[in-house]
Amino acid sequence: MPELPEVETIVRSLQKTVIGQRIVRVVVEWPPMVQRSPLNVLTELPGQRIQEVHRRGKYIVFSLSTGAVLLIHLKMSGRVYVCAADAPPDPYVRVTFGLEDGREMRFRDPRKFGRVYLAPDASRVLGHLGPEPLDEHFTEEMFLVRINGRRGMIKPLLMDQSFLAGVGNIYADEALFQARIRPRRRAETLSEEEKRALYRAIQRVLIRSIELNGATLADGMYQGGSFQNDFCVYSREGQPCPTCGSPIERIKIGQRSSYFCPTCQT
DNA sequence: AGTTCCACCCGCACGC
DNA sequence: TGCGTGCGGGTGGAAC
Repeated sequence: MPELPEVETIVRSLQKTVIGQRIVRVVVEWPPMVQRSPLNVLTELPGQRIQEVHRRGKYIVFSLSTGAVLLIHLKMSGRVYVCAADAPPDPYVRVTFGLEDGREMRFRDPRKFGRVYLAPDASRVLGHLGPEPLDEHFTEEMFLVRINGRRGMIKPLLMDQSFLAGVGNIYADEALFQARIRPRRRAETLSEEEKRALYRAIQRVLIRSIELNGATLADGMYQGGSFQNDFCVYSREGQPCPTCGSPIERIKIGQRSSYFCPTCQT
């Protein structure tokens, strides 16, 4: 379920429930999910205390008492929740973190695409990520510098995590709609005005979604958000554009669906 | 030489 | 039953 707003929502929840807790037990049901790290999740994680939880791109980052970090990427279908240890068993839980107060933090992931890392420092895993789109230091001018000189289709560029961290399929489509740019447009053909509009659209869309706790999608992996009600184009093939009424079109870019208004977006 | 592009892959659920 | 689809992203190789 994760793009930036959904991960942000989960992180805010975890900040209220697991900070200060010591991890006393780790059970891995799906070993391939635990990526080879310099530190061993099973032997080196128990006993460590969770000091901070934050988000970087689409990763959840737990800062631990030894200075090491526990990193979780939810990929397509992952979810992290905290419950009592005697809560009903969940067949899709792949990794269980037992907490000292008796609760459990569970990593649930039907599709098994998610990943867990334990590393001495976050940069080993996060080093390739581009800037945070909502970081106050990431200004419009910095975005212009970053996009100038790039070529190729704009949508894959927005979803490139080394270009910008946290934007995925939904928010790329919604931001391009707001900026009135077609997803197949090439970055080198964008005017400066379009680039500036795109920067502002990305921020507007992400901020609005975070306000609404992200988006709940039809497949139901993630619940609680309501940004899906604000979708202008995503998942709206054939439905009228909220601006002009034209039917929204769907095309494939890089094996993924892209939605846009053929009238509003050029 | 470094980018960019593109098909394919990874488990699984769901809808038609 | 079978096929298409999917809130991610890495890979390897071809094309620029």
